[in-house]
Amino acid sequence: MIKVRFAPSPTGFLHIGGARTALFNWMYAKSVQGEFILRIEDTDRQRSKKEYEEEILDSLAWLGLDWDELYYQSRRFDLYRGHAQKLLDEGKAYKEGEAVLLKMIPQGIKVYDLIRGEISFDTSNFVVCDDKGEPVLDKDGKPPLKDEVLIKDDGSPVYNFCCVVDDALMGITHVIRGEDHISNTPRQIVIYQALGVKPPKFAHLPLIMDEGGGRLSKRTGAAAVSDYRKQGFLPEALVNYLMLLGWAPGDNQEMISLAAAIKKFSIKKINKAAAAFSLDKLKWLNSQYIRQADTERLADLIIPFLKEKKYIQEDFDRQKIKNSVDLFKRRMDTLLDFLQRADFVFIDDFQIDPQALEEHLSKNREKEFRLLSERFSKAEPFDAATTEKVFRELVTELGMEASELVHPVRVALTGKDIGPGLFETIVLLGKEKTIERLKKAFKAEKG
RNA sequence: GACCCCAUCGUCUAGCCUGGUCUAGGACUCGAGCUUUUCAAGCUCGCAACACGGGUUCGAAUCCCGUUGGGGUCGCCA
Repeated sequence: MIKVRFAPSPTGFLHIGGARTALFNWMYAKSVQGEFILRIEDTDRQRSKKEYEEEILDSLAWLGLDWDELYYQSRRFDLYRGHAQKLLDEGKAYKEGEAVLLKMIPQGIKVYDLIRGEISFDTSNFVVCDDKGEPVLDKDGKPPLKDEVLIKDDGSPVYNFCCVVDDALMGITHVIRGEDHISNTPRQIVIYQALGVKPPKFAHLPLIMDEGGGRLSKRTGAAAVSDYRKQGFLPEALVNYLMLLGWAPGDNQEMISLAAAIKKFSIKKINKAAAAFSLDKLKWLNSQYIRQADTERLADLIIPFLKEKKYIQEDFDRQKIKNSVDLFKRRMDTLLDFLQRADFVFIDDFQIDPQALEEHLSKNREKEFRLLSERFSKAEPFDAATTEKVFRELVTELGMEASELVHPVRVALTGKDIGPGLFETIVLLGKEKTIERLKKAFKAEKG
């Protein structure tokens, strides 16, 4: 049975890079009917926070990455200490104060990485260094090898030790993690040797860089999964985007579901080079998923945003929201876009774009607007076909081009010169609101 | 600095393992056009890459070496 794990440390939110690591682990597990284990690495009691832990679990669940088992390292300290004691008893480790250290001996270590192939190290290079990274020389003028700390002075176990003990005890067969862990690998292998356990297979994923090619950080944009959620991204879009960073389903396919992806997934096909995160492409994928999403679901996702913005209260009209969503579905990159573009559906005191005002409402349209209001008030039924017919008849009577009136009316009704078809918009607003806004517009013009 | 990893359009990538079918394919972005009441969508077209230098070979994006560039690690953090 193949067993993999994702082992986040709850010292921060689930990062986009962490999410991708979790995703690849999950996809690999599913692709071979293996198990995906979640292990919270909270050995640093100072920095680990319950809120981060909850956020990580939450984000993973939101992305659809479910786990088979959940462990907390903070509850396994006795286990780690027990294994340290065993190494002590066997004479493989030694004590220094309360700390337990493993003696590092010079040796070449070869790791066969599933993504990169063979990587070799020489523990002779693992020497004691000062703050500047310069080797510290002993009396003979040689830098001594740095022994591996297993248990700290305060009795708490060190990451590399916990990691190895857990991976061994949990029967992890494949360690799939970020490239930043490559240099931990030989040290961990030394611990496996001491423990007398065969190391698992390793696969080191390339890192995700920011758009400029630098390190992905909060400064260069949202880096936490929960931020993307708040910004109106759909989980399937984020997951799809993340899997495309370093892997491709083949056949020039861009959009792919998790279910379809696990059928095509293979560790061997993962790229070696780091990938830069592109918000543009994520947005494009998101717009594609929004477009094909079920309107009911989109409405459910948008309602909290509308409430937060105070655009709707508890007694909202769900049908109206669904109608608006249908109209804007093809015009959104993120759910947040809806709030801006469809604001006029929910509020009367929407901002009028100054440029649109200047361009389309600077001429006096009082006569046209009044006539249109009168015709609209008699229009029955008040649907797109009828309102368009009424509108076009009036325009013809007045000897105008349709566009001469279309744009001013749109600006009067929505405050914008862009948006869905005018007649669909009019129907969405309803007869009463349409007429009210037309009247308000020419009154405003007078004043 | 030492050690390790990496290198195809601006970005994500296909191709590389198993050299020829690659005048290097797709996607995002950008530009043009069509369509159109605006925007978006859609459709069509376009710009744009094998980092460099040596080998190996009849032949290299594909294999080898070097250079350059980028990244990672160097904590009794994880």
